[in-house]
Amino acid sequence: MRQIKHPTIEQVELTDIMYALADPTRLEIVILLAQAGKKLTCGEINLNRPKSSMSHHFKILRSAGLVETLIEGTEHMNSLRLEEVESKFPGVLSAVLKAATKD
Amino acid sequence: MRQIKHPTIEQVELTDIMYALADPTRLEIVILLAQAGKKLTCGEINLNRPKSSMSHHFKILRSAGLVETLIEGTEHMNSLRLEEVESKFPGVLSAVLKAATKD
DNA sequence: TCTATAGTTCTATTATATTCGAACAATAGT
DNA sequence: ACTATTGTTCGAATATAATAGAACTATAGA
Repeated sequence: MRQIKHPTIEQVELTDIMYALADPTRLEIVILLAQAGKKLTCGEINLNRPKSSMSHHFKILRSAGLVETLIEGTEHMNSLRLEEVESKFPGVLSAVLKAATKD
Repeated sequence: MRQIKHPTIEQVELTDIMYALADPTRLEIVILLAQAGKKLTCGEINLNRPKSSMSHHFKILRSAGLVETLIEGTEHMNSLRLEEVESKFPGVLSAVLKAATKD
């Protein structure tokens, strides 16, 4: 069961995170993962876009260090790397999540 | 003395701010303004780039609601809209600034 | 082995951003 | 009025990103 490679938290740059969160679709994915508080498959995050588009956004979220994807069978289980990101960039992701969900 | 138009803080979107801060040059400008703690002219923010490039980045920072530019004579005095941005998106900009300057 | 499912990768298209020289605009000083 | 200074705007080249259909991969189950 080959797994996807992720960057270590040390390798993650702040501007990567900013860039990843600057796209409304990706911010929405991050919000849904945060609100779910558990692993979600790509299919459970339905934003009415083709699979290839969603896959593209997940790839960017992964390379930014925001999302971890574990392969379980045919499904890809996604979760937010909240604690890790918070420990490297304290307050950044949590403040963005609060700001994005406060309405 | 005609002044530049800025968005009100209500008009500013979170993704605009994320987008503006995702560019290393613009993040650097924001950091310099924060560290200066006072108004700086474009010329004082020397990142070794042509005027037209810097002007472009300032325009994006302004439209994102991050920077206010007041024209005084031939100079354009720039300042961070830190308090306003903090009040609309608490913790976001301050956390980014801390994360970006902590090394 | 055949089929269905879940996502990725490939490829091309289109859209958006960055960069920067050159021309321009506004002001200040002489 | 002329000149220098400061920064913007224009325009064009280049680079990067978003979108999505089609082909592909990997696993699970019958």
